[in-house]
Amino acid sequence: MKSRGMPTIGQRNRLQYIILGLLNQRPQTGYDLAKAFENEIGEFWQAQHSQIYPMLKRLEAAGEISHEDTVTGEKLAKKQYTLTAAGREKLVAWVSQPSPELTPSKDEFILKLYFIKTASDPRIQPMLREQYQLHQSQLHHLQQRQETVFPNQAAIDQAYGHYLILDHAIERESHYVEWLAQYLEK
Amino acid sequence: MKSRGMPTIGQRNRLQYIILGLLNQRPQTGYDLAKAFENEIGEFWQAQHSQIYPMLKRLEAAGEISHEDTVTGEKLAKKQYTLTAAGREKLVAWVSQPSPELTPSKDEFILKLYFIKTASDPRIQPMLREQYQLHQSQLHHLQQRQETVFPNQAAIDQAYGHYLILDHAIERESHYVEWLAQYLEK
DNA sequence: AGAAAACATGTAATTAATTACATGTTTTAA
DNA sequence: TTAAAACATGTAATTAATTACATGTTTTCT
Repeated sequence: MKSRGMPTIGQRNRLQYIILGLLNQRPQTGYDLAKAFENEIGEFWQAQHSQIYPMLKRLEAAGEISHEDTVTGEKLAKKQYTLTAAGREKLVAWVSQPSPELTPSKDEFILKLYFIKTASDPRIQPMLREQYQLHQSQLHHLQQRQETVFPNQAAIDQAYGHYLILDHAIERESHYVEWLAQYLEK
Repeated sequence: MKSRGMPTIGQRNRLQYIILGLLNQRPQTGYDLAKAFENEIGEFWQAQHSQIYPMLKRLEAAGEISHEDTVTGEKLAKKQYTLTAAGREKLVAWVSQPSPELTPSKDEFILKLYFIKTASDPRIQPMLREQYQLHQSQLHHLQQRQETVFPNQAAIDQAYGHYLILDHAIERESHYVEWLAQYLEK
């Protein structure tokens, strides 16, 4: 007697919790969730719709979410998903659990630098310039979003988590840009 | 006429290039490579030995690396892998290519914060403290490694890429810790 | 009026990655 | 001397993630 359909223990699969968290904010469709992974939380988690729709079915089968069919216009069918009590419990349990693992991250550009052995290699400066532009424009984009989404304190108080995540993303990009600038020759 | 055994175009699979890069530094065994993913480059890429050994076979079949059998002690068999000319070419081509994609990253802790709606939620401070300790100790660890691996300028010049990667990791952790401290109540 | 972009939902196929299984040797420290 | 840790190499099974396939509606812009 071993498996019961559910993974043994030591679960990974954070996607399910993130979806529960998003649905806890308000009922949403799979499409809406996919947009969230492109926008507000895209800096810290990614998922395609092809991963989201099956997960919604799985969560519904597990009784953690439920859906209501609605129609937009003449016949465009939508499924609005909502958390059940069980889903809300599971979400709270996840958030309350410690997160003692350092998140592994991957950075192809930094690795390319790693494989360049000498400081005088002529490839270094163009590479740094390319990344500088890339991260600089990403930083601008994030800063603009912050200005439009959080123009005042009231907006911050209403979506504190969203504010934190954007602030963290901006700080991260900002320091990445500074690090690049440090090695860029004027 | 479509597939030729190789992925159509727009290849991902960076692992192969990273292995080529590591082998370009010096001939190494699969075990050595696995250690590198735990240590010097572990901050920016991860791979298990179960991913590495099959990839070594694949690269050898493609004629990009070759191996030499050696024996340690009485009978412990090792395979020292080396880059071929084709492998070195492929590595250079990869490094020289632009890296115009922002690396997607994942951070479970930041997402948990995102799902906490109000600044007064009692769970925030303990969570921040936990992460502060985690990242603080990681920062110390990296700083110590920098001191031992790069005690002087000569050491830096001999492994400039390694120095850059460690420096970047330290800066990243350092700013993460600062960001956490900013929201920590004294 | 027509075209393009955005909305909306799914499945299939493939690839990447992790975890578990499996085995044996050599070195180091108690 | 003996046990543990580190060295060394592989495969199998599972899960996660991406890319491609597949279809249709509504809204917005020209």
